[in-house]
Amino acid sequence: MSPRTSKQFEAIRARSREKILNAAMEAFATKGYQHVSVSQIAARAGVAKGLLYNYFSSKEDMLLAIVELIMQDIFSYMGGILQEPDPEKKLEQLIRISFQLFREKREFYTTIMPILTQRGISEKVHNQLSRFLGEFVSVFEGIYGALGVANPRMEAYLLGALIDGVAWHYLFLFEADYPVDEVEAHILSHIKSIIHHT
Amino acid sequence: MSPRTSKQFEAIRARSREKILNAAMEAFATKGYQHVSVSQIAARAGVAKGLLYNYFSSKEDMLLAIVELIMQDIFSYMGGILQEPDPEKKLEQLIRISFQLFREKREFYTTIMPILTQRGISEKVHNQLSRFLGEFVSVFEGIYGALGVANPRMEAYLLGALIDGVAWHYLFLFEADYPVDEVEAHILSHIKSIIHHT
Amino acid sequence: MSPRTSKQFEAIRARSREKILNAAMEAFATKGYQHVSVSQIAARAGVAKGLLYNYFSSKEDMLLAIVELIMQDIFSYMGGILQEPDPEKKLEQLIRISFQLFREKREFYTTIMPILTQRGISEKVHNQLSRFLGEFVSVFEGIYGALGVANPRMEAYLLGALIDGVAWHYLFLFEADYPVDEVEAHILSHIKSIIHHT
Amino acid sequence: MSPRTSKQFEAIRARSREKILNAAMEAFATKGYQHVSVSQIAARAGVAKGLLYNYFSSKEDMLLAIVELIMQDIFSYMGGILQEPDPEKKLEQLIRISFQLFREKREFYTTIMPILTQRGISEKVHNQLSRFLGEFVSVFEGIYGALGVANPRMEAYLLGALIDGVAWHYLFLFEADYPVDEVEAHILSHIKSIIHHT
DNA sequence: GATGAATGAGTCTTCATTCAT
DNA sequence: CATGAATGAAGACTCATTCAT
Repeated sequence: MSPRTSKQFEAIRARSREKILNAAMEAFATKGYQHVSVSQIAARAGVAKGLLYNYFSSKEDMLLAIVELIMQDIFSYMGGILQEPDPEKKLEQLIRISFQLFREKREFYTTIMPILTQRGISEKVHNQLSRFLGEFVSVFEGIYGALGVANPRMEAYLLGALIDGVAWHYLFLFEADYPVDEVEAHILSHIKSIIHHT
Repeated sequence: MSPRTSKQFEAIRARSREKILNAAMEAFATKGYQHVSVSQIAARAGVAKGLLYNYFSSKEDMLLAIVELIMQDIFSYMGGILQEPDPEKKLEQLIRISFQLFREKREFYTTIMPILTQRGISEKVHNQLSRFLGEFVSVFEGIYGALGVANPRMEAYLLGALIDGVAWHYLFLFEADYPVDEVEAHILSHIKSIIHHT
Repeated sequence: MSPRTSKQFEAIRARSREKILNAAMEAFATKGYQHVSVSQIAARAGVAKGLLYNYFSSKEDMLLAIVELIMQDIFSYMGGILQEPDPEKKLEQLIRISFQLFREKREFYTTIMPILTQRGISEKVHNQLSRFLGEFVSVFEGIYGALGVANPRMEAYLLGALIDGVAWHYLFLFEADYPVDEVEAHILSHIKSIIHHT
Repeated sequence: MSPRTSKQFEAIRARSREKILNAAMEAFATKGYQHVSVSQIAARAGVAKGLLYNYFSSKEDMLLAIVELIMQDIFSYMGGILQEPDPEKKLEQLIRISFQLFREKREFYTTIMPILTQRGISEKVHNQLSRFLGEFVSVFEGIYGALGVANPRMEAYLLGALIDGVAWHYLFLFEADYPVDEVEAHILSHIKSIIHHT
């Protein structure tokens, strides 16, 4: 055979990396980072165990890559919304999309939250996620500011906590019993009252 | 000589059990259940590894004992408040005490929350904690009902999520940077507005 | 109280020793030496774990004591028979009593045989049992000699092996399904034919 | 370079598996299953402890594999004999080969018998061995039947017990002192007298 | 690029034995 | 004589990582 071009190599690399990452993501989301062994990931990806170390320097490194992937995914979800000029609509859409995320893409949260609550997995991953989620509060603050609400920073903290608290209750505490949809509606109506109360 | 009396033995047992439980509690709170080895607990408690199994049948059993201890502690914290006849005061006090809990007894939450977010630690512990935290929402609902708020169940869910969300942000996400005190004050004032809006 | 006389002390010692030994015997017979812990024996005997070491220097030492007890018990069983002057009757009675032993006192064999098959438990116990069981062959040899059988030593070996083989099949291999009684009858009739064939 | 072919891997696996199995077989035969630790097997095989679990799922699994190996080996030993049309010759050959087995392949019996006398090692292994040894009695019964002996089933039980009893005496009770060869000859002559007595 | 055999430190747990009282 | 708390070595098993091919 003719020697593969570097382009072909790159394509192979990209496909393998993706296969591995997908396998790891699924596994981490359903069983939790700790309870997934490197062997299981390899088996699920259909490659040899050793190959994983060709693409990632460690199990932790794989987690880091996944977190980055998730963050990008969320960004692309949010992408359009951040352009929205009307602050009230923007806020509403942000809340809706948050609920959509942990309703339809629960693996985002079920992967991320356990990691954030556990020291000792990876300081790197922890910091990255903290910064990332922290930005949401800033975005909320900006919106509240634009709306002329009294204490935008405080209000942003509250909304952020509320959304994450709902996620937590929904995904880990009450699970199937939790009335997510009603809760979402209720939050939206509350928000409106806060805004128009101004 | 004559053997120790059973009272003496009981005292010895109580002291050892406590030493071990304290060591475990500290370790679990700072490093997380999964990342603490039985050896580490023994070392921290200053006893031989084998002794732990004289008091607890397994590592999981130690966790269970700790969770029960925490829950009792919270109960005694809450004890007086639940008697409070005035619903508004009761609500305010409950919120204040919640904040006090995760401000002054962060080991409560730092031990509990990682466990709740991780399947596979102990179904038993998980269920016990879920039920326990679930009761808070019921208490809130009762209070809101007494206050004549429009949708007491929904309002209770929101308050519960808000408090847990704040705990989460404070203890795991923003940590030192988080303005807990201000957030607390803000929540209290919000609550008032909800009540008197009625 | 008046100080106990040495006689009283001795009585106490004897009772305690017996309690422990009985507990150990039962436990060893049903669960096997290896699978019985010293704690279990103490619990079953209703005494403190430490007390065992007041009477026996080790778990192995307890086993040795039990084996001696069993051997004495067998001797007293056999006692009368060895006086029997008629060799044919003596042989028959010995066989009958052997079957009675492993039918009605299976704990003898279920304790002893696993120990004999396992190197590493106790060379001491092993040797003692070997010598003890070896004597039976000698007794058989004496009887066959008195009966004028052709090769008494060989015949004795065969009979000994046959009896132990039946015990083994009955107690460990076929268990409930094994027709001990028929086998016993068959052996007795065989023996007669060997003798009268002479 | 290119990865090893699957054939190469298979060869490596076969060699390692064999190394481990041999080490385990030796160790089990001389010291007994219970008294051999996984570490010891690994050391004897000259591999890391963890590797054992690459080939066997547990210590018990290793035992099972060995027992199966032994049984197959015995089958191949027996193979030709079972074809033998003349029942008398067949019986004689079976007895001869039994003696050959526990004379030349004592590890067969020294591994198997302790396991059979001890509950609690592995119900699976126990049952398999019981069934296997039970079949010998059936074979003997068939032969005796063909020979027209009076009570073939009973006679088969006796012969089985005799052979196992001799094995037991030879391998565990009298050991070096035991005159196996003479005993074998004696049994063969006995058998003949039983047959021709018919 | 890809394979999977091999490593070994680490995990939880058990238990015979000691010893202060 | 009697107690049972305490010890610590040893047990089976797991798993992230390495490396020769």
